[in-house]
Amino acid sequence: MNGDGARRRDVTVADVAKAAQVSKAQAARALGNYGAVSDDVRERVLAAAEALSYRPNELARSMNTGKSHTIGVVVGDIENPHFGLATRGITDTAKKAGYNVILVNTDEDRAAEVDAVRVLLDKRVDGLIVAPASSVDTEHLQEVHQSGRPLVFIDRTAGDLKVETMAVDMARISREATQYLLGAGHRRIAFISTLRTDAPYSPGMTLDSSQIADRIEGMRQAFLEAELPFPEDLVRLNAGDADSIRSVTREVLRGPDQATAVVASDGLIALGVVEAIQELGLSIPADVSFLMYDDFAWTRLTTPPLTVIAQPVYNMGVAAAKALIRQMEGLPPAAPAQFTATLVRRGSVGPRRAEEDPRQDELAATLN
Amino acid sequence: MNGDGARRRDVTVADVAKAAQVSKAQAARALGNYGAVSDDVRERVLAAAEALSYRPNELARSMNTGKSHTIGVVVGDIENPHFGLATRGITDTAKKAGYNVILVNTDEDRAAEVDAVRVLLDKRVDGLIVAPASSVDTEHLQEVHQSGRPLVFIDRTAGDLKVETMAVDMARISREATQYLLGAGHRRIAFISTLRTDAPYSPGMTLDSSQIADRIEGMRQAFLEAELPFPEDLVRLNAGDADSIRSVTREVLRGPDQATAVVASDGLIALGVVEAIQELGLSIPADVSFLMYDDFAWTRLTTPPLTVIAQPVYNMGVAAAKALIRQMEGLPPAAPAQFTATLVRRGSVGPRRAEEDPRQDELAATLN
DNA sequence: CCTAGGATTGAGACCGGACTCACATCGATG
DNA sequence: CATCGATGTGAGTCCGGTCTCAATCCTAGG
Repeated sequence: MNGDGARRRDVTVADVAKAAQVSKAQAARALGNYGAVSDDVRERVLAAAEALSYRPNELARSMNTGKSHTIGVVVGDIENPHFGLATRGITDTAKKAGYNVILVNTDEDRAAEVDAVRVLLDKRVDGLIVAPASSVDTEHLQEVHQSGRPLVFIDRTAGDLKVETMAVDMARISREATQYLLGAGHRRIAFISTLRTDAPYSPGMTLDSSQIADRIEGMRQAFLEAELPFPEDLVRLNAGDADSIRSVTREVLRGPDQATAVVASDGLIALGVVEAIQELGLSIPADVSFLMYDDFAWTRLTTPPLTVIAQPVYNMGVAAAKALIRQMEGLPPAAPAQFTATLVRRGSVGPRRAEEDPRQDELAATLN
Repeated sequence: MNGDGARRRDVTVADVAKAAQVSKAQAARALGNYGAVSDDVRERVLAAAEALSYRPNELARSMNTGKSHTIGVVVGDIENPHFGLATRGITDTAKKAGYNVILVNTDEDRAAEVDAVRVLLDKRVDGLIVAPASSVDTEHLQEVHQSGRPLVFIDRTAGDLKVETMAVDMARISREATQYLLGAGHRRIAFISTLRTDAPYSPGMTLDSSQIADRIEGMRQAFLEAELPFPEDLVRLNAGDADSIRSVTREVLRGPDQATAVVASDGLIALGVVEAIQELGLSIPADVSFLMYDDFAWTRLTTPPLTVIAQPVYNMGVAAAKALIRQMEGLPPAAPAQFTATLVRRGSVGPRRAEEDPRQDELAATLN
């Protein structure tokens, strides 16, 4: 009706009040649905609001209620379907409860994360869900706590902060997966990750990421329990871009003591690794066995379909949002949820390469 | 330093002013970096702010500047890597320019979209980027315009609104892809989409999505130019979940007049279609040719690698954000960008099935 | 008919900054 | 030494709501 494009100023309660011939306070009450308002006044006010197409200014409202009904989400990279799914779980749950989500990407960069948290706090979000880039440097996360706003971690833990965390027991599933590979006869198992570190991997080093640390620890445990030496030289970090993934893959698959199985730490790595394997003319699982984290739909389409570690990412997102909302509304925390990853055995893990295993040699001979 | 967890009230300029022994106005000037402030005062104020660990309340700031430095993004589903990438382009660009992003998912539901836009407007975002779920019902988008806030469309157009739009020329690329398939001898080409409609596809019907409408139009054009009949019966919409994708795929690939090539409208559809094809015991491209929209990395890993239509999604996100920021800052619009999708020929499109093409029969005979 | 107590109502403070305006201050100019 | 423009500075208003508080209205009980 009144689409006068020129005027920029919004319609306010005062305008509505004037139009309805009542005081600002009464109009506010009728619109905000609080306090005592007579039917007559309510009707007049609502009619006026309708006529003027009044819309409340949530900013102003937030200012004196102290609640913005907004939650901040800080993740490494939404482009990664892993986070895409988690974010979806969060936004779905938040929306249902009447909250909005401000999303910030950090590219796994700590400085960006610090900045993101600060900005979100300044915007007065009611709470934060963070996938901490580092489990070591956490002062900025303590700030959140000090600001009195609730915080929940997703996907990873961080330091010694007492914060509800929605994550998978990585050590457990990594141990299970490694046992599976060991059971298939593999002894030289490579682990490739994007995690950025200052130096190449060495046994005692402190890793920034609790996730990766746990995965490596799980592998070590499995080897230990099997009384086999853990091939530390095959743990490869810093595989950031396509090129380095490719060259790392080549390295571990070459030479006399090459890996016979490769574990890819995430979907992105997986793409590079599989491509590199194909380029080397090797086939999965005959020449090299392959296993990756995250059960993306496309892993069923490759030949062979890929064996993966499935994580309940969407549910973790839902749980994170629920836990946060619970905290924001002052409710007691629910029983800590336990998320279990599962090993989905498809076709990319096979017995160790024939030429290195006498029994396999016999088998191969029989088949020929 | 002063981590007194109990007190909830934030530190304000007034507090800083008192601590620095200056007036509120001076403190505000020093902190906000505007107006004239003596060095002495500035130092005292900044020191006090530091000591009290003062943080500005962006909500309050937004209230009287009228700018929230926040942009709203409304997409169908971030879980879909297509939007994941676009969103990444938007957030990257927004962050660089000092803007934050509030993200809302609509699940391609119009009601949800209407609601999302309203909420975002109420939160006083400075501008909106929307991937409109419907190109027909657009009153809520006109509201945006009336509210005086800039709006940019991404991925799709909507109605007759004069809004900058960052999208690919779908009709063109669809025509090109269809010509490619026709050139390979295919005449029965199926097109499968998730688009929800009230009735099955029929030639003259109005489609809610400009994108799908354009794709079908492109196919029709290609057939027309080749003077061949466009197989309208093979245009299948409403393939929402995994089951319906599977059954639709079976339908079009069965019977005497079955399709010899299938075009999947997005990555999700593609997954279901390829699986269904594999289940039917057919092979790509020998029995059925396959082509899909969106060039996801995994399409290179399947056997054969898939022929796809690549869209510059990330760049569209970047451009949308740039255009919006330009508008928000009152700059004149840049030259309208043109985004071109490209047909990436990999291995999933082959000549029409032998038993239906005499020439292919000969060829097959020769090879055997 | 009078009055206590609940329902209504309006004035105005307040949230936390930004910004206007009137009033100093001060070195430099004439 | 008076004058002028350029800072510096503090009081107070405003943004658009929420909310307190005192005043006014009404109606039922005495």
